[in-house]
Amino acid sequence: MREGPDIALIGSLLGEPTRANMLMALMNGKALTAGELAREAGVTPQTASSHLAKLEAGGLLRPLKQGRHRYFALADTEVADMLESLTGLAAQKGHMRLRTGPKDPALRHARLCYNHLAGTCGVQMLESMASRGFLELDHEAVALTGKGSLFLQDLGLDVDKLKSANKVLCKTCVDWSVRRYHLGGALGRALWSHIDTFGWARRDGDTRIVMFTKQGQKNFEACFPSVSSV
Amino acid sequence: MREGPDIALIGSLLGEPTRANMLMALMNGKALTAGELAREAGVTPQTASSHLAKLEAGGLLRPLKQGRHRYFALADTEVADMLESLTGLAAQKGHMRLRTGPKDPALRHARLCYNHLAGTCGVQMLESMASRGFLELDHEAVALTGKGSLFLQDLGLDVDKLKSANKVLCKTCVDWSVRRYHLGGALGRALWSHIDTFGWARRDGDTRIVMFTKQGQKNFEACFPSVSSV
DNA sequence: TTGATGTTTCGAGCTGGATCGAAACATTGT
DNA sequence: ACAATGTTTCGATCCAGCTCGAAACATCAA
Repeated sequence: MREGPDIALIGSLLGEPTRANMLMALMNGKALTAGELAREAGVTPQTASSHLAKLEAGGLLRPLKQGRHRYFALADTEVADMLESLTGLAAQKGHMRLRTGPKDPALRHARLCYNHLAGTCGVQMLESMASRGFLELDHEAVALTGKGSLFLQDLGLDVDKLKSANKVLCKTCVDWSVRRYHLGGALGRALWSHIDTFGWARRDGDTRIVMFTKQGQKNFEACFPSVSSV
Repeated sequence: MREGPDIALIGSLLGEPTRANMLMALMNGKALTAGELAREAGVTPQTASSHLAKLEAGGLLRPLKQGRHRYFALADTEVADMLESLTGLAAQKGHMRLRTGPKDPALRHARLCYNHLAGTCGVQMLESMASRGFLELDHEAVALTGKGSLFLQDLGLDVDKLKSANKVLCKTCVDWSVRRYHLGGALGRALWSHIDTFGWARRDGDTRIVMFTKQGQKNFEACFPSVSSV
């Protein structure tokens, strides 16, 4: 009651639906302007401004002034991780915003978790690599094997560079839609970047939803074949 | 804005200082009665009752009726993990409840993180084991080595049983006091249980603070020698 | 049964904070 | 210079929800 960090402050920031909506809108990794966030959350620009100021003061957002716009992004990956883990807990406890809407299936299929792939596709990617011995998976611990390094190099990724950067390479991330794990960390980022730059898929507007092209889905399946089809 | 789990609900539960205090009080792993929680949070029993009902409805608490008392505990380890990770983020962002009070040093030295050891001692335990090759540590991934299994068996732990239970064996947990990791998971639990049953340390009243006995601290140092002293 | 203790329900009061209109401020383009 | 657009500040309104007193309910110990 008297010592330690104050979680209530961050909690109250997350507890306001308008602010929660803004934060979730930023989970696709793109920075948005104050106005866009206002529209996203369904409030007037004035109201949004006050909320954004609070989120910034609380250290959850990083503002970026650009001309007459002010862009906001999540402050760092820690914040994104916290949001995703809270999302997971909320899903586990059955706290849903609405009954599964029309967009829900698409969201379950493939979406961005800040900067890496989540949803059924994300889970499939992790499990496919694990089943072929490219990743060593033990509950929620995951590591890249030598065989995996070769596989990624064939794909055209600069594995050495990924390893040398002192960020976490592999990391599991609880997927709230499926109740399993997908791949985060530097490798998760790199793989999404691969999918993006090769045009296998693209973001659906400004949402977190990821839409695969017909050919892209084919390529993805060839690269990360579904385990269950074994 | 329209789809996905609702983090605002959980956020609002955490955002109320009274409720946050109650949750933090439960982080020592013990179940507390409604009255104790009321005192802990500094509100009347009526107020506490209403908060506890909300926390229970939100799935964060698990009630346990016993005679005319009602005990409350955190619902599951997921909740505890979420709280500790939020605590970490709050610490990182510099959100402290008060300026470092008198109990703070003790809390930094050794405390319970739900059911395993945290604080300087917890960090030391992890790093000591890692430096001697008992644990393989890669950023935030951690795994028990064969050598480590032997070490634990010498200590008297039933490693096979720990492994066979399908809970996560090893897991890093960000320590907010020191900015490093300590050991969670089934092994973290087992090690605290060891320290507890052998009387090396005991909880300070109902707080999360862990007080080592003089002899206990000695035994601990012998078992998990500080890495920096190498 | 009676009294003591722990917990919850009900009702009423109060306040922090979300909201928006109006207006000021900032930046860009013409 | 002026107008157009994006953002913030100020002020006023309004409401969800925190709070506690009073009283009911539950359990235990005589």
